[in-house]
Amino acid sequence: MSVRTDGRKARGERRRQEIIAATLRVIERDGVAGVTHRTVAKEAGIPTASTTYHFATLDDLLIATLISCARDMATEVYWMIDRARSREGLRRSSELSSGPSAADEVSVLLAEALGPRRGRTMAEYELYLLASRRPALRPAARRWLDVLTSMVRHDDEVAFRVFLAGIDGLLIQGLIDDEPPTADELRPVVEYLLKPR
Amino acid sequence: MSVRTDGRKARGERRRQEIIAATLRVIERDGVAGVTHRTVAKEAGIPTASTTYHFATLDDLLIATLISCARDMATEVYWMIDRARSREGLRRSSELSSGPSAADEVSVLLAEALGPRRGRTMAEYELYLLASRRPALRPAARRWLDVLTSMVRHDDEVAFRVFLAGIDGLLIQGLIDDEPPTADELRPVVEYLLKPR
DNA sequence: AGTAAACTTGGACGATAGTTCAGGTAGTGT
DNA sequence: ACACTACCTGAACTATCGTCCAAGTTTACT
Repeated sequence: MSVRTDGRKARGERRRQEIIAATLRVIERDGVAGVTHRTVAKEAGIPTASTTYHFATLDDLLIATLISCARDMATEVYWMIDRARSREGLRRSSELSSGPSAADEVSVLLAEALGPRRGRTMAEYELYLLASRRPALRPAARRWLDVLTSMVRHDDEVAFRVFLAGIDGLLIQGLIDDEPPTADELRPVVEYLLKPR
Repeated sequence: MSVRTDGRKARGERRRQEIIAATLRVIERDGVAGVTHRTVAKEAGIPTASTTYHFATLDDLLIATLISCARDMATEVYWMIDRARSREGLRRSSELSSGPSAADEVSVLLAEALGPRRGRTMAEYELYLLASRRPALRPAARRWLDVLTSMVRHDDEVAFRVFLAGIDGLLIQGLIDDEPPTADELRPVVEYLLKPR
């Protein structure tokens, strides 16, 4: 029974995922303000009523998008960390897990987030900020941080919180630059941020 | 002539300022999404057509609000710094201008921004994020940072950028907490952020 | 006083929004 | 084959949106 039920649900689930993906594209292009049942439906190439069938209200749609977005980012970060660790091998670090090469990697990642992936970064922060206004969205938004916290090995809790805050700040400030900052411009700041006290 | 001309403009200017103030209140309460000509007009207690007369489009209204908001914050920070300096007197600091008492002051300020002034903080970041999407808003948003940079004495450019980014990150992350963090909870992080390398 | 400009405002127009619903289709279980 | 449920969708309803305009009022200057 469970197989059949899953099979039946799969059809609707696929449609749901298409709608969520289309919503994210709309947010990347036009912001949360551009999200309407009609724009999302047009982006997904489906009739308008289909979005209202799967998501009763616009808030439900935004919640689902935020959750999906947070999950994507979590898996992305997971592989990033996994890759970095295997590359460093068993490099012995006397202090934190962060060495100079970590600063390089983070700088490149930030530059990408503010350059080619700028739209996505804006979308994420718009959803993040939306969560501050809708309590229903907050657990999903907090998972953003929780996943990072649980994945990254951090000996010093305070230092790690400072690191996360610094990354957020650099991203937000980078979003209002006319020209996105390069990894080289970012590196000194990131290095200072990672430097242990 | 200039006096009379100013006098004539003063009437419209007052109305303009009322509209901008009402817009900010609306953003604090309902977010940028809640800003319409009608909601702003109702908040200000004036007819709808009055807002369209003084601000041809909604974007003009948001731009003006962002600029006004940035100016308010600049003067506020100016007096905050002035007060802090006069309080510390000529305390000799061997390293940066930031000592332990500075961490106290910043922590309290952050706790206020996330507690009683939470609505205002959300409004500021929504406008800030809006600027990332509308190039016309960016200069005003950048002034936010420029004013701080020009006002605060900073021997170490990189350290100061890290400090600003950290503050931004702490504020944004604090906005999705169900209970706003207290100054005591914030202090360790702020102290670490201010600690010179 | 008279004129021009700035200001104010009630009302209206077309466009678009969220949401609803009746009717149709496609799979599932018996 | 049959009923059942989930899924899908075209069309429509009402509300609200941005914007505009014509007519009235106030103010500044000659």
